[in-house]
Amino acid sequence: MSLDYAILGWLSTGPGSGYDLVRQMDVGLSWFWGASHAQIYPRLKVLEERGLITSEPVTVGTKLEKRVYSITEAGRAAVSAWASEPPTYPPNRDSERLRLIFGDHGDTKAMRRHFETHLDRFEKRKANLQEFLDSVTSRKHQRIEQRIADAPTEALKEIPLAVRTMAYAGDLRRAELEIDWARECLAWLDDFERRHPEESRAG
Amino acid sequence: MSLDYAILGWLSTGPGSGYDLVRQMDVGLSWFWGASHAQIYPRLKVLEERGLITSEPVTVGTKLEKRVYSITEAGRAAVSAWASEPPTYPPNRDSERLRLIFGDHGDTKAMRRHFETHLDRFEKRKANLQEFLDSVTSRKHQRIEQRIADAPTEALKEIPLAVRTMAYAGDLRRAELEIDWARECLAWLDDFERRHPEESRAG
DNA sequence: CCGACCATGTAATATGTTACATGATTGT
DNA sequence: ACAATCATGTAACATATTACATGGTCGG
Repeated sequence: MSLDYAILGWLSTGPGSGYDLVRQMDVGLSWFWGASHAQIYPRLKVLEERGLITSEPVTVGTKLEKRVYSITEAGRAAVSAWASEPPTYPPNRDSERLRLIFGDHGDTKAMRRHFETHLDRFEKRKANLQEFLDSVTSRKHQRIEQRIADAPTEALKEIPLAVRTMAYAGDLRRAELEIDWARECLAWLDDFERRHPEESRAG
Repeated sequence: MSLDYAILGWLSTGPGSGYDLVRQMDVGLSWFWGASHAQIYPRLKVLEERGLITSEPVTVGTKLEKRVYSITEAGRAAVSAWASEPPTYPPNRDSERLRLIFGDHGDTKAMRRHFETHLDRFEKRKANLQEFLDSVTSRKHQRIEQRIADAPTEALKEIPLAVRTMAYAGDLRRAELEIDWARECLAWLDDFERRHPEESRAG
């Protein structure tokens, strides 16, 4: 289950609460694995039962209790084993592409919204990825620095930075590609509506 | 539920059996929405109960019965309504990117396999998409020609071809990008192993 | 006659979403 | 005091995977 390894992987870079993890799944981590709190909290309990993580309660203010989780040696071993497994790919699922191709009956307003949403989504994503990548390359990302510090040899200290640069830069280029794609589609649609003004209100 | 619309959308281009749909989910359709027979057969029954599709039994040979499904007017209306809804995006989930960034402890063999599998996967995908795109642009794809024939006006006949060209060409470019990415990552890894031959057997 | 493929199903399990539910803290 | 955010949970439901299960057809 990838959610388990998203949690364990993140905890392998330092301790954190369930809520920290929830926020992480919204921002950084969610670029590769998103999950809601309804999934995360129960899963943390399972991982703790299995001895892959431990937790201790921390009191905030006078009453509010939060649990701060840390990865165990067994947890580190589990991440390491999972990371060395052969890649597996889930079936392709892209509901918006599906909507685009089966929405071919001529609702140009819906098509325009489709492309504009796509554009907006990937422009935001590009900005987020760029900002994150900058924080990584300028060595300001605390958790990644921790991973580097944990590496046992000089050579292995290259890896944490390199894999993240590759992964995030790859997704950044993908975001740029999606932006270009959406702009070209919008240009086609502009041209279509110019050539066929009578269809512009079709649904 | 996108699976419902993958089924309905496909049936909107012509009748077909559950098994046809299963194969379709493996090849063409699966580029945007994959599903297994265990999901498809039960779902067809639900869609039929709801009056969105109908079926008639066809006997193959002397005994083998298959059910051939057709979309109803209610089904067409449902697809049309769904296609005009605002886009929704699920959380990002990319288990292989996750494996790459949390596999940063230095198993270069696993990293190499990761990149090679990625390369292989997207080279196959590129070839499939190219072949499909060619069949579409050379007007040899029967179901798409059916969609074009069904369009009520000359202007609207452009849409089925256009949206598919956009969707498949977009994914083709993405496949090319992933291929470039994997090659660059492999080049980095080659360089790393050249610089640090002692780490090449690490795990 | 045998293997590859056609054809359809169910059951158990795993994973993920949405809604419901509660209460504390912090800054204004 | 009030709002935003911190912090954690459960229940019901929806969706998807894996394994189990059966039998027919067609070509060599």
